[in-house]
Amino acid sequence: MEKKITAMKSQFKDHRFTPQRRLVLELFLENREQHLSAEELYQKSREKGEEIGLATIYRTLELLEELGLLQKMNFGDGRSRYELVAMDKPDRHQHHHHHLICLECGRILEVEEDLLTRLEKVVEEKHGFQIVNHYLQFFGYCPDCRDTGKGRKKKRA
Amino acid sequence: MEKKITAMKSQFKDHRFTPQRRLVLELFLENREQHLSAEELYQKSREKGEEIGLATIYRTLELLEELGLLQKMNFGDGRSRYELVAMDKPDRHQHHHHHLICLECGRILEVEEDLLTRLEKVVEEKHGFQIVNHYLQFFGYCPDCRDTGKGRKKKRA
DNA sequence: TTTGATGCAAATGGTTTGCATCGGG
DNA sequence: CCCGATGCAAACCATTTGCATCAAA
Repeated sequence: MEKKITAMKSQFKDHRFTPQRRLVLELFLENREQHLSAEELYQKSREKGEEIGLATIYRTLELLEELGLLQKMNFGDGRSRYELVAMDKPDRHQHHHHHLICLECGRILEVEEDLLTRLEKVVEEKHGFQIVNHYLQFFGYCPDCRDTGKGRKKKRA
Repeated sequence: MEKKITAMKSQFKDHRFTPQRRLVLELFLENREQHLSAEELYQKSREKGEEIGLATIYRTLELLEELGLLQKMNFGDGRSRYELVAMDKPDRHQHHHHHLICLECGRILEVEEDLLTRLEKVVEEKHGFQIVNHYLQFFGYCPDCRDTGKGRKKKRA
């Protein structure tokens, strides 16, 4: 992990690499699979016994997104969530992974497929729109829920 | 328009078809191309000289979404926006149209392409996830902006 | 007439900001 | 040392909610 932190630190250019900013990065590295919200980062940091103010977390998230280290997401639960932008996978475009959002249990799965490059090409040619990034969510029922209580309102973990 | 209103009214089942609810529907029909927010609906209604409270607008939007007449969207500008779900185009799945969001001028264009059915199939087979709907946004530069001030911060109309 | 719908104002909750203080480079 | 970063509390702002009143069916 230390290695990744160092790699990310190098992105900081003229911004200071403070313990708080480092802490936020660590939390993301330790919770790769999750999509953390500001509040959750705040909780997790105090669980770790670390000091950081909520306002600082918000400011840090904004910065990290600006630096391209984080991507902001919205899953419709009233708060912004973030995830680490994969720095590994050198070449491969990094914006290509999508979310499967279960309407029953609220779980969020990830897909790596990328049949979207083709669609992007069509859109670029047909509409003259230069695509920089995309954001794709699928709503439906995950393997665990598709058989049981199909339908009904979600619970939102 | 009267015809469409009537068609929509029939969706109301045991919910009352009040003048306020009718008003909101009218506003959407009169602004097909836009993605209206609660506040914008409020503005437009007073411009029309109609009476409706903001709280009522929020409650109406919630209901209309529940009835499947509206779809809630999030374009990252801090407020929810809605658009009419196409009731025409009988058969054709209705969730298949996507947004091109210009990072320069904030304009939102729509695409009708639907090469996503194929991707959906892959996802369903590979992940056992039953897809009900999807939501796709492309970020980039629209024809007007792609040549001029490429890059820089957005202005958000 | 009945019960759901409305409107107002107050409450909520995520996010932002002003400002004095702190500390990374 | 200096200026950007932090923390706290207050401010913001979209959305929600309690409650008395109103009106659609």
